[in-house]
Amino acid sequence: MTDWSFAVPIPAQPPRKGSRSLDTQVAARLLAAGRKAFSENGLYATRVEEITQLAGIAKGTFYLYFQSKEDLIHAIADEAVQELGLVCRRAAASTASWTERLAAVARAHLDFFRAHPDWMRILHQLRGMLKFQLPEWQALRDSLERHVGELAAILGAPPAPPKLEDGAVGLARVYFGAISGAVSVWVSCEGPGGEHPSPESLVPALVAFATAYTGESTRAWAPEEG
Amino acid sequence: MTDWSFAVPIPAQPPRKGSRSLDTQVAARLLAAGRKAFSENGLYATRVEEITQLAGIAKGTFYLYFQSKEDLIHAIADEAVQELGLVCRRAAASTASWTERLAAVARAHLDFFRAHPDWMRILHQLRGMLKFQLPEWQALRDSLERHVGELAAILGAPPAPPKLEDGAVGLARVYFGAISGAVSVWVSCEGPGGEHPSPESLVPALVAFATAYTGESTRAWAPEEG
Amino acid sequence: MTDWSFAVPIPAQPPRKGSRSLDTQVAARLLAAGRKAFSENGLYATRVEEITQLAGIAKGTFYLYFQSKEDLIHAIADEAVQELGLVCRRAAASTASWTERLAAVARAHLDFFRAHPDWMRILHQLRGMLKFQLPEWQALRDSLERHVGELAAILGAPPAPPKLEDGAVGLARVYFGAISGAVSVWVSCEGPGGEHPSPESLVPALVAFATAYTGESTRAWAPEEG
Amino acid sequence: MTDWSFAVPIPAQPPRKGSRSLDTQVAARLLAAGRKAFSENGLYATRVEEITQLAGIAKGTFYLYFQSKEDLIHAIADEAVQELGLVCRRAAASTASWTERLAAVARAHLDFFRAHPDWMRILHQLRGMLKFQLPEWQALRDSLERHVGELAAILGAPPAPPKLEDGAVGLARVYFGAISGAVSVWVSCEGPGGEHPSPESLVPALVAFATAYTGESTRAWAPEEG
DNA sequence: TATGAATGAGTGTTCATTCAT
DNA sequence: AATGAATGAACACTCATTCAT
Repeated sequence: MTDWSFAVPIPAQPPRKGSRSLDTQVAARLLAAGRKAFSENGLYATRVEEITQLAGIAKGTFYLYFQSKEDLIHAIADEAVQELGLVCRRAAASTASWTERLAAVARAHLDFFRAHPDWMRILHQLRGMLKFQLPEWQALRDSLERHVGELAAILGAPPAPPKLEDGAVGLARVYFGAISGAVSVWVSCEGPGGEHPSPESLVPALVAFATAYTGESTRAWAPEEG
Repeated sequence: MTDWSFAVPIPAQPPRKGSRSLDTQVAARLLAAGRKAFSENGLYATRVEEITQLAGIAKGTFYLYFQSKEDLIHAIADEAVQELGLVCRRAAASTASWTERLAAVARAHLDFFRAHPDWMRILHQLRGMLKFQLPEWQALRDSLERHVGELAAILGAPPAPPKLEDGAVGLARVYFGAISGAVSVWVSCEGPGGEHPSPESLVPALVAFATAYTGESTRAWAPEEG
Repeated sequence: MTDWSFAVPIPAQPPRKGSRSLDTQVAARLLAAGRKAFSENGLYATRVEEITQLAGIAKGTFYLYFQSKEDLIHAIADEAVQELGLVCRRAAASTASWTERLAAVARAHLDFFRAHPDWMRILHQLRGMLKFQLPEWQALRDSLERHVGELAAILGAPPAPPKLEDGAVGLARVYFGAISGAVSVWVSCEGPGGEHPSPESLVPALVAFATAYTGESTRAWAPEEG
Repeated sequence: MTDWSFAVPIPAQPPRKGSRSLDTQVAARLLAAGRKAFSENGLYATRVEEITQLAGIAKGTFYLYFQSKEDLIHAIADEAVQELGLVCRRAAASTASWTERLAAVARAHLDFFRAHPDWMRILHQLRGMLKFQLPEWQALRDSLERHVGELAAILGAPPAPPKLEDGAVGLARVYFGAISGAVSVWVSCEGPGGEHPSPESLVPALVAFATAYTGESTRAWAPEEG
């Protein structure tokens, strides 16, 4: 039983400029309302006023807690990534072998996305937009990068295969991408002809992906499964 | 050599209202300009006028060829998906085994994304936005669905493993998602610590993913590779 | 030594509604902060919160002492005009001839503006805005009018030239305008090609202006015309 | 009869960015509407929409002709200053002596302000705001400076008194300030007790001011002092 | 009295789309 | 068909003022 928490110190978020320790309740309501609105209508289509109405506060109050609409998006993404990192670390902590850990991480993601479809939708959207060098999105990119960093720390820690070496970040990126991508069908392709894939079938497949990617023969994992 | 085209009849695109079969050259220029602009600045940040300027035509002319900005996005996505389907069918046509075909499809995607980073960026963005039930995006969802349908036809055709049965669509979705996701790091995570993953390492990993997902032991594929 | 104070009874300011004779210290701090902020950033660009921060009090407290931002502006202008009237009366008191008095008044203005550039900037701004019939500025207009009234009393008192008669107010207006205008270059036209004009050169010129305006020694100029 | 026009080449105004030679009529309507609105309600209190309504066009059209509200203010000020410079040069052209020229310039200003009270009000307001270093007003400062430069060229040209030398700019500033200031009572101090001062009385006074300021005939005043 | 969180009307500007020419 | 000027709805954000504590 390993404790990974030391490995990935939760970065002390610099306190959001706008929020000088105002009513935490209101900030939370705003965060929740933003989650709901952004995940339902998209980042762009959601209006600040919708959010404040959902939160039951006045429009101007919004700016007491967040510097801008984008700042709220950032905060929500941070929150999501923070929580996602937490469950990953927790899940990874109780694993004995590397493949077990790969599986734990994949399952943690799957469970997280299933439990928090709103966060998932927001994260997905963000991933789609991050490809643009628009400077205003840099902070968002950082959030996602931080998560990949956490993943790399988890996956690269012993007993990781020696050949992984410092390719851990590369693996983390590809793994996170594949998990997110595979899961994205849960939401974007509703409709007949395809039920949501179960974690039970997805986890082994993702583990197979990761082991194959790192060059570890899949046999290293398959036997343990049996 | 198998011809898959029958399997996925390219649906006769309902003639775009705006385009009364005008000068094809102009439409093509618009499509190209849109690809460039959308992929560089994002779907939302790109203004219709940027596109028309890039295309060297007047702003108003745009609406002679496309009903709306969204319509152009749709057309570009269609074009991309059409082309992507084509290369997949071609690649799959010359394969003998199923795993070979899985590899061919994965490689076709990878090559396509590498050759057309602009289309890739646009498709990624779309995937991120499709999760919203906003009715105006339904048409876009359809484009992507069509591609998944093609993939399902390709992957489900003999000699697919019998257990695949009509799970082909589910596999196609997850496979397409994983490929797209794994590849997304090419663009969103620039910087040190992770070079672009090579198709050489990604293709086997993706094949491993798909075989594991369908329950086929990866051994079924690994030996053939040797 | 003449006492002009009787001529211009300092009108008992109608007690500011907001100020229920609260802590005088706070009111003074607010007045000082307003002077500083308004003169540095302009009447419009200055925010109430800047002022309260400068004054070291809470935003809401402001409204315990002043009815509105405009009310503070009014109070500051009153203060300035009051003080300006005082120095003018003092300076004029010790003059023997009318031209001496003209000079004394001009010099008093010049000294005042030099000593209190913040008040000068505020007064200048106000003069620029008073030309609009917006009713909310009426009170401000009154402040300036009061000053002109004082000036008229000073300049019209013996030994003023007989021909001045009740044209004193007209002269006061024009004189005050010319002084203010001539002095305005001290602030608005920084830069090479013109150092600040010295009171030594300005005072005689202003006296010449006033005497010529009242018809005194217009001959000094008229002959040259011929 | 001297032609000053060569001395102050009208600076080719860099074409306003927003206006790519669009309908001149509309631009003129906007300029006129802005003049009216700004001069009636003040620069700040006037809303863009008021202006477009006055001009009879849609709000968005405004931005086809001007980059911003501030840009329109700038354009109006430029226009005014341009015209003011023109009348000054014309008036000065037909003068034989220096004092005659001083008188001509003063009278030109007075006539101009009387004929164009709207421009005057706007210019006055601007002068009141120029004292702030807010960078967004720099361009406005330049307009006014340009006018002072013209004035300096006119007043400094022969037969200016030799002692004037390069103090022409200093004189121009103070003279312009005094003229503007003296005239400002026309508008800010409406009401009983003071009719508008006539140019007939103001012009000689201003000339006396200028000659005294430059040291010419200060004797005319000094003796009286004794 | 003092506080500072809450309010919400108000505004400059953008931009997809239309339409007269 | 092509143009590009005109349109106006939409929206993020500000800030003077209020009010519960």
